[in-house]
Formats: sequence, C-alpha cells, structure tokens
Amino acid sequence: MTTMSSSGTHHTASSTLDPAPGRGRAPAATGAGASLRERKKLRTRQAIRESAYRLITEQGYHNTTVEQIAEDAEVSPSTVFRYFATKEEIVLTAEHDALMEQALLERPASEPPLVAVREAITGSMRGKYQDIPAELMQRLQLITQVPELRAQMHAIMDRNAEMLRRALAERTGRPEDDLELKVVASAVCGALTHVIFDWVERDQQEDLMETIERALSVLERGLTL
Amino acid sequence: MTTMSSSGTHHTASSTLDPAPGRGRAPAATGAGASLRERKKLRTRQAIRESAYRLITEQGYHNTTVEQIAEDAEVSPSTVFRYFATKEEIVLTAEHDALMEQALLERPASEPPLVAVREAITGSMRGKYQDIPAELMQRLQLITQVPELRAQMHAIMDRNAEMLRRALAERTGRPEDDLELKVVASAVCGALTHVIFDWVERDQQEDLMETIERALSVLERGLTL
Amino acid sequence: MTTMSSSGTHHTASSTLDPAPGRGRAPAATGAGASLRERKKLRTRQAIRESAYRLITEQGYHNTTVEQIAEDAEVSPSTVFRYFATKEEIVLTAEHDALMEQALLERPASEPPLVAVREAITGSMRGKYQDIPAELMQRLQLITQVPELRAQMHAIMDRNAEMLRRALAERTGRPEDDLELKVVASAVCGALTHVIFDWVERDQQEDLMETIERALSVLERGLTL
Amino acid sequence: MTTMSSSGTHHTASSTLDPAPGRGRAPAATGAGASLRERKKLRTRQAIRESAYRLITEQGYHNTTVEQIAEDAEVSPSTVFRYFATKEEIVLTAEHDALMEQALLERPASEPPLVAVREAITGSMRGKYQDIPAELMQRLQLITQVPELRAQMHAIMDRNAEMLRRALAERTGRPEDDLELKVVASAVCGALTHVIFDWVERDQQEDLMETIERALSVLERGLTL
DNA sequence: ACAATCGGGACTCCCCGTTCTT
DNA sequence: AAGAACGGGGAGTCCCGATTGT
Repeated sequence: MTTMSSSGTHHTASSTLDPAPGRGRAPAATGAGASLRERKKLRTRQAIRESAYRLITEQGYHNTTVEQIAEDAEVSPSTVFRYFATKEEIVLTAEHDALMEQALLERPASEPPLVAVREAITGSMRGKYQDIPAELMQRLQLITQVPELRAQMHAIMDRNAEMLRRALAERTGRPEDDLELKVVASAVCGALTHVIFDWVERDQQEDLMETIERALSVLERGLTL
Repeated sequence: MTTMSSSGTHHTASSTLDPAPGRGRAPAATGAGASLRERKKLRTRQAIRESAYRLITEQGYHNTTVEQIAEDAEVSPSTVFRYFATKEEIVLTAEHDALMEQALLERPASEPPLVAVREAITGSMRGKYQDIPAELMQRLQLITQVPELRAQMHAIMDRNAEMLRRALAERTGRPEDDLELKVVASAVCGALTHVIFDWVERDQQEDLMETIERALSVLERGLTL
Repeated sequence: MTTMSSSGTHHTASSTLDPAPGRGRAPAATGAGASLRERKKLRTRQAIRESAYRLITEQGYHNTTVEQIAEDAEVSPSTVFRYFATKEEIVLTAEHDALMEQALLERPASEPPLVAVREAITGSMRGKYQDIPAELMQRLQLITQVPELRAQMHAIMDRNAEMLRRALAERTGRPEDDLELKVVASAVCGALTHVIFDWVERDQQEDLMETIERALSVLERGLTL
Repeated sequence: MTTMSSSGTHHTASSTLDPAPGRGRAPAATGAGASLRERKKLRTRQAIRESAYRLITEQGYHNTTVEQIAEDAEVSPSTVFRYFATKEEIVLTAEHDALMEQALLERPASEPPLVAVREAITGSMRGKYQDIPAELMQRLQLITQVPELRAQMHAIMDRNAEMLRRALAERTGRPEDDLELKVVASAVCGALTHVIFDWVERDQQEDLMETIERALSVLERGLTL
C-alpha cells in the first residue's frame, strides 16, 4: 500500500511518471524521452532523496536537518524546498507509484471489487518485491517509527482511497459520490494500511502477501468473527 | 468516532478520567475532590484550550500562534508546552472520551461484533449530541480543514482501532493479536472516520446517524456493491 | 588532573569529604560518622550522579535531560538542582578530590617546586589508577568531547592553579600574590591539562604517566626546544 | 592574548579576515571590495555586536536578552543566531585577530621560541593599544567577570595554543604533534592568560607589558622560584 | 523542609517570502 | 529567468531560578 501513493505533488516539481496530466505539451509518458531540463531535475530530486535516506539512516530522522541533506546533495537548502514541500515529503514521495491504479483499471469488469483489488495488489506488489526489497523495508520501518511520517502516510492513504473509489466507480458504473463506494474504499485502505504497519512492527515474521490475502478474505466475509 | 480518542497523555498533565493513578488518596473521578494543586492544573489546562479555541475560531489555525494562546490564557508559552506537547494537541485532546469504550463493553456478548459497534456508537453519540453539538461540530470542521490536524486525527483513530480490537477480543475470547480482529477493527474505524469526515465536508446535509448506519450495513454485507 | 578539583561547592549541598572547613561543628573528616541526615544526602547525591552517568553513557550528554536523570534517580528535578548547581556539575564533581593538595603539602620543603609537583601527581594518580580506571577514562572522554564540560573543566583547572599557588607559597615562604608563583602554577596547570586532554583524544596510545613526566621535564628545562 | 583568537567560525557567517575563500573573484582583504551581499552581512554582524556591547554595558550580561539585542540591531532573534552560534560568541568573537599569528611568523627563525613570542606579543599589543584601549579593556573586564565568558575564553586559548604550536613547529622544523611543542605552547598560553586575567581583576595597577615580560622571563628560567 | 510548578530565556530547526546574482 | 542566498518568524526543547503549595 505504501507504494500506492500517487507521486509527489509539489507545485514546482512534477515527477516523470505523473506527467502533469492535462498540461499542454506532455513529455513522453514513459519518462524515457524527457527534455534535457526535466532529466536534470529528476537527477537532483533523486540526489536529494538519496542524501536524505543515507543521513537519516545514520543519524535518525530528527537528528538530520534539511541543511545537512542539502549540503550532502550539494544544493542549497532552498532548493530542497523547491523540490519537496516538507522534510517529510522527501521520505514519503515515490516516483514508482500509480502503478497500482493502472493495475486496478486493467482488471476485467466482471470481477467482484475485492477480488479485483486483491489481484491488483498482488500483481503490483510482486513486481516491486524483486526490485527493491531492502530499500522498501527500510523506508517502511522509518515510516512506522517516526510519528510525523506515519501521520503523513495516513494522508496518503486517504488519497489512495480516493483513487480506489474512482476506479471502483468506473468499474461498477455507480455515481462518484456513492456512499457504498466510499465505505468499501476506505475500509479496504484502512484495513490494509493497518495490517501492513502491524506486519512491519512485528518484524516481518510472516509472509506479507499471505497476510494481505487473509485480511482481504475477512473483509469479503463481512467482518464476521 | 472523533470523540473516541483516549484522553491527552502528556507527561506532566493528567486528564480527568486518568486521575493520577497510584497516588495515595485518589481524588474523586469527577474532578470534584483532588488536591488544590490538581484542581489548578485542570483549570489551567482548560483555560489554555478555551483560549485556543476562541482565537483559532476568530483567526484561523495557522494565524494563531502559541504565544497568543499563552497570553490569552495568562500563562507563559513554556507552560502551554508543558500541558500540551504540540499545538495540534491543544485542539485534538478531549477529556470526555473513553465513553465509547465503556458503551462497547456493556453490550451483551451474544451480539455480533458489528451490531455491538453500531449500538455503542449510536448510544454514546446520542449522549454527545445533546451536550455539545455546536462545539463538537466546530471542532470537527477544524480538524477536517487543517491538514495537520487531519493527519493527527488518524493517529488517534489508530488508537481507537486498538481499543476496539481489545474490546472485541474480550467479547469473543480470541487472542489479542488475532489478525481477524485487527482487520475488523481497522476496517470499521477506517470506514467510519472517512464517512464522518466526508459528512462534515459535505456540510452535514444528511443525517449523520443514518449515514453511519448505512456505512455499517455495507461492512456487514461484506463490502459487496 | 581531573581529580585535582576541589569538591562540589554548591550552596546547599556540601560534600562529606570536603567537610565545610571553618564551619562550627564539623562532622568527622573521614565521612564515616556523619549525622543520619548527612548520610542520606550523600546517598541521594550519589544516586543522582549514577543515574546521570548511566543515561549519559547510553544516550549522550545532550540527549539526556535533567528530568530523565531526576526520574531515574527517583527524585524531583528541583532536587537535582538543589544538589548540583548545573547539569555540568553532575558530571564534573568528584568527592574523592583534594587528595592532591594533601600530597603536595606532604612533600619535603627542600624539593624544588616542579619535582614536588611531579611526585604529588604520580603519587595520587597511582592511587586512583587501580581503583577506577574504566570509569575515570569514560569520564575523561566525556569531558574532552562535550564542549560545555571541557570549558567547565578549565574553570576547575583555574581553581587548581590557585591551590597549587597557595601550596607553593607555603613551601617557599613567598607572598600569596607573588607573580612568579602565579606564573609557575598556571603554566604547570595549563600544560598538564593540555597534555592530558591531548592524550585522551589520541586514544591513550602512550603511557600517561610517562607523558606527564616528559611534559614536566620540558617545563623544568625552561621551555627550550 | 585575548585578542589572539581566530575569528568567528560560525557556519554561515564569514569574517573579514576569512573572506569567503575559494569563491571566484576574491574581495579585497580589507573588506573594501566584496559583493554587495558580503558587505551587508558584515554590516549586520557589526550592528549586532555593537548593540550587544551597548546593552550589556548598560544592563549587564545576564540582564541583557538576545531578543533585546536583536531588537536594538533591528534584526530578528533568529538572525542573531545565524550570525553567532551563542550569546557568548557575540562578545567573544573579534575580527581583528590573527594579527599575532602574523607577527609570530615574521620573527627571524634564529630567535629562541620564547623570545619570538615575547616580541610578537609586544609588537601586536602595542598596535592594539593605540587603537582601541577602552573598548578592549571593557571587553576584558566583561570576560573576567562573567563565568560563562571566562569559560569560553579558555576554549579560545586552546585554539591559540594550537596556533602557537603550529607556528613554532614551522620555526623549529619539529613534527606537528611533537610533545615538547605542545607543552611549550600550552604553558605559555596558560601562564599569559592567567596573568592577564589577574591583571584585569587587580584593576590594572601595574603596567601590563612589564608584567607580561616578567612572566615570560619566569618561563624562560624553567619555572624555578 | 521539600517537592511540584511556573516563568522565562537560550537555542534549534523548519519553512516561506524576498532579494540578489548569474 | 532560474536559482541561490538571506532574513523573518514561529514551533518546540531544555535549563534553571523563583514561587507556591503540602
């Protein structure tokens, strides 16, 4: 779920994979052929994030100042804030997102909602798992441990629920502000977020995918015990 | 759900419902007894909160500084931070909570979980509604509108889900860290929080209790659409 | 040199081993037969110091608050400040001092000053070395690393130079405010302090006593190179 | 010796004698050239210091708050801390230093160390004495009287001893970390600091230069009495 | 007497708006 | 015109002294 978040939505900085939809001349959607300037921006963005992660890992979140991050990334502090609205965002933003939305929309319309959600998650998760297990785990751990990040994470989940609701609305043809849709989306997101945080805190002793599937089946059964 | 939050757990300051446990002669739970010192603390705490609410209502959350609140409450800024860890906490803490936990535990054990939850909510809500409707609404609106508060609210919901889970564990006899329990508790909390926020944002056009009941019934049906 | 410092001279709290000289009814100089109350005070003082050392070792000086120390020692923060004027003093005070002054005064009057100093140091040092090498080292390291402590340490050295000057005045029969005495005392203290700090920072690769002796011999030679 | 201190080394703020080294077109060492930005910074720095001195002279060190200084200098309190790490630093930093280092390096290599030191001191002191006798005295008095400043002063002396040691290493060709060098440098600094402080406290009844020369001659004689 | 509490000031850091520089 | 530097201001932490209460 962490990776469900739509990408960094800061004013100035737009990410490649979330290419300012609706703007005039959109750069190639794949991010491959971005303009020279865009490429440079991306690199700066990455440099800042990498510096941040390294320093935070070494010193902890609160002991790491934005100034240190800026210095390490060889930019000015003000530049950091031009790329990320807050210190929290540096940790929380992820470019490789929005994949899940894609995955969900690609499920056949005949599937029941929860089944589609399950398949979308397992599909996109499995993709991630081989790429960046260690880095993702480190990030998840940071998020669960630092209250500010945890709180922000919930805000991101809100946006994810929104996305999920829209996707479901499209699948089912129900109106956008349908109460049922809201309940389904928010319950699923709420449960999954909790389960994942819990799994991280419990030191990842069980298999995550299995845990998620068990959680989804409880939801399908109607929350009976 | 908003009012589910267990009371402010700041180091020095103890809330009414958490009346300095373990000291010799415990002051009456209502706050009536209690040493002069304790009484004064309570009054200070209230004074700060009231000043905060008034100023924030007049000027908005971000335009109100802690210094102003302190001045208005006739204490020093540092005193404010001794009573509330953060500015956010001033708004979010509520002494009149934990009622819901009580209500839930009092439902007969034979009821299915979701029914018990519904009854507990409607019961304790109704109690609130006559007491402090205006103030509660103002507070809810503040929380939904100010991102920082909204994020914090989710942290409180986490604690509420915890509480709900424990209550359900007791009712059902399941182990404390049972996955099913976690899913149920977090899904219910997630959905209700969302629905309530949504209701506040939509200017309270429908009846809240009815909305909540519809939401719960969706959960009971297994999130089918 | 660290241990040269005369003991904690805080208003309220007087240490047993520095038994308020010149006061009316001095308790036994050994500290053995102090009044019941004095004994308790001593114990509190020790408890605070021990808590402080443990917490500081674990968390670092700046990450350890006086409140934490107080809680760990099971006293109130205000009590901490009744026993120690400042946080720094908790680390810097040592009851087992003033031994050196003793040692110096016991040297035969015929010895040249620097020789007497050397003998006094080696004598009292050697006594220490078997008792608490690890603890002393930890303390020295703390002092060299934390600027506040280092600065305070210099203040203590000032007082030591005073003491040395008085001792030399007595040995030589010179007037108390003789310039020569001041120069000798302050030069010796300055050099030894520096050499010891330097030794601690250089990870104690050489033998300390030998280093001190070499330093003293440079002083005797008249600072020629 | 007081004025030996190398200039303020706070992160953002660069002093006159340390004029943003490594930048493209270096501004003239006198501060005459320099970009508009640099000029302004210098002026701000000076304004803060002047306000500080005036207020402290009128009200005393402890009765003067940083806020007052900031207000008087027409900057924000946070700006004060951007220019000076601590309140102490406002008083202790001096741009007109490093002259002594210069003076020392200019002495002929054939002179014995202590002689060179004497000449360097007398030379640079005499330069000072005509310029700013009153201000320097006021500052010295402040430093001797306020314990915090006195403690900080010792830290500065440490750095001075460093400088002296390096200068001597260059003169004599000895290795940088030679014990003898350390002893000479720290003994000289320790003695001179003490003598100067003592002179200030004794109300400057004798001639300072003569006192310093007597002190140096004691050092040369090998601290014999 | 002794502890809880408050006041206040030093200090840090985040974040944002403006100004200067390139 | 983009980006860095700079300043302002507010949140928050901690130390310590003075007052108040038990």
